[in-house]
Parts: sequence; C-alpha cells; structure tokens
Amino acid sequence: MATTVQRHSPPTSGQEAGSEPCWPALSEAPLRRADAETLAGVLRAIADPARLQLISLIQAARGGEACVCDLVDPLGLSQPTVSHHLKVLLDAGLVSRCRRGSWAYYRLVPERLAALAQLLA
Amino acid sequence: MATTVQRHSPPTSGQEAGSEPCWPALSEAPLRRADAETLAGVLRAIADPARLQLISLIQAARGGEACVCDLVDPLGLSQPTVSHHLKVLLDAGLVSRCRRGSWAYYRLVPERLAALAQLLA
DNA sequence: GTGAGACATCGACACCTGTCGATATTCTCC
DNA sequence: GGAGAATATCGACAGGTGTCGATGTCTCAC
Repeated sequence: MATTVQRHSPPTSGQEAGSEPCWPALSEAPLRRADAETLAGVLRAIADPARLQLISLIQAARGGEACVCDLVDPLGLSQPTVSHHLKVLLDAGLVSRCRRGSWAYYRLVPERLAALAQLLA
Repeated sequence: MATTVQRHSPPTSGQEAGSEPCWPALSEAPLRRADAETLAGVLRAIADPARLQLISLIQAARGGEACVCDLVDPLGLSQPTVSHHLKVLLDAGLVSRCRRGSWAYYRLVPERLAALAQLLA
C-alpha cells in the first residue's frame, strides 16, 4: 500500500474540543435522542473499570501526567490494551496527549470531567 | 415448573442501597480494581442514550414520577425494551419503583445521581 | 545508517448488550 | 371467577467491546 509520507504533526496542544465546555443539561426536560447519543458516548468512555483506573492513575501521577509505560504495570493489562483505552479517553476529550521524544504523556482535561459532573447534578 | 407462591411484597419504599451515599472518590489516588468495577457498573447504567432519556423524562414528569406506559411512546422503543432499561436503572439504584394498582411508577433517586456527580468533580 | 525502545495499529476472538416478539404475571373491575 | 389491561420475563439475534499477540511507526543514541 502506497505509504503516504505523513509527516508528524507538531506536538498537539490537546483539547481540540475545549470550545464546548458543557452538554445539554440532563435536567432540562425532554432530552433529544441526538443529544442523548452524544452524552452517552462520553459517559461510555468512563464507564469502564480499566479507564476509571487510568484516570485515577494519571491524576495521581507526579506532574499530573503519565506515559503509557507507567500505566501498563499498575493496570495489569497488555500495552496494546492500555493504548486502546487511552485512545478511547482521548477521543472522548477526557485526556490530552503530548509526545515528548519517544514517550507519550497523557493528562486529564479537568473541564471536561467537571462538565460531566455538572450535568448529573 | 413448581411455581412458588411468591406473595407480592408491600409497595417497596425503593432505595435499599440508600445507606451508601457515595463511592470511593476518583481523586483519591490509586483506585482499586474492585472499586473501579463497582463504579463502572453504575456509570454503565447511565451510559446509554435510551436510559439518559428515561432519566430526563422521569424528572420532567409531573410529580417527578412516571409509569411505563408514559415512557414507551416518547422513547420510540417497545414496551419490553423500556422495561428492561428501567430494570437496569433500578438495579443500579438510580431510580426507585412503586407499584400502585396495575401501574408501576418510577422516580429518580437524586442522592445517587448527586453522589455520581460529586465523584467526578 | 543501525539497533533498540516506546507507542500505535491490526486482525481475531470471546463475551456482553440492546432490541424485539411471544408469553407469563399481577392487578382491577364486573 | 373471568375478561382485560399494565408490566415483567424469556429466548433469540445482531452488533458492539475488551482483550491479546503480532506487527508497524517513530524517535533517540551510537
């Protein structure tokens, strides 16, 4: 397959989705199906034991960030599986990634978690 | 099959699980696997578009309660499916059920939702 | 450039979950 | 007690998801 060159993009600043701090409030009466799907998508991202542990581990890490190799052992899962879970959290906008050299450092996006919390309150 | 008599219990007051208002905080460092599983179980209950809509509909209903027949049409799902989703919410302790006559009225358990919200904050 | 290490992606598999129609259960009312 | 209505349960099916080993893609050090 013709491998396109695909130059590495500059260290991503993370949160592309930072412009939408909150979702339609759960208390605002008849939640539309489309909104419910969006919300459920984000909630499903944290509704997994491994990913909850990842969030906990990242938050507890010094500097508030952790690389994959720091997370594999505490989770007791294989490296590909941990990468997979981190990607799910990344796609949901709950964590941000920052490559430094060979390492990929992940940190939480607190606004995103706060928005989720506010939604349930 | 020998149908045991199974007399109907008095109208359940709901929240058997009311004695445990909150879970291990997500911010309290290394979340144990067992705790993560418990948490994920509750989160998975609300990480579904149909169930989010159910919560929204019940909250918006007059009196803060709704019976199944009020929920089937707005959701656009079959009655068995709606019953299934309500059971999931019930098992997670997020709603309570109260039978009056042939009708089953569901209402939210706000403390449970608040505890979830606090956990993410 | 070459080798080694960190991470991402792929393909495959088992298991879970949402959905439905059919049916059972439980109540009310005559 | 028998008919009818509201709800719960059952069995089956399709689609989604977590997990792994194997492999690809970068980056750094020499």
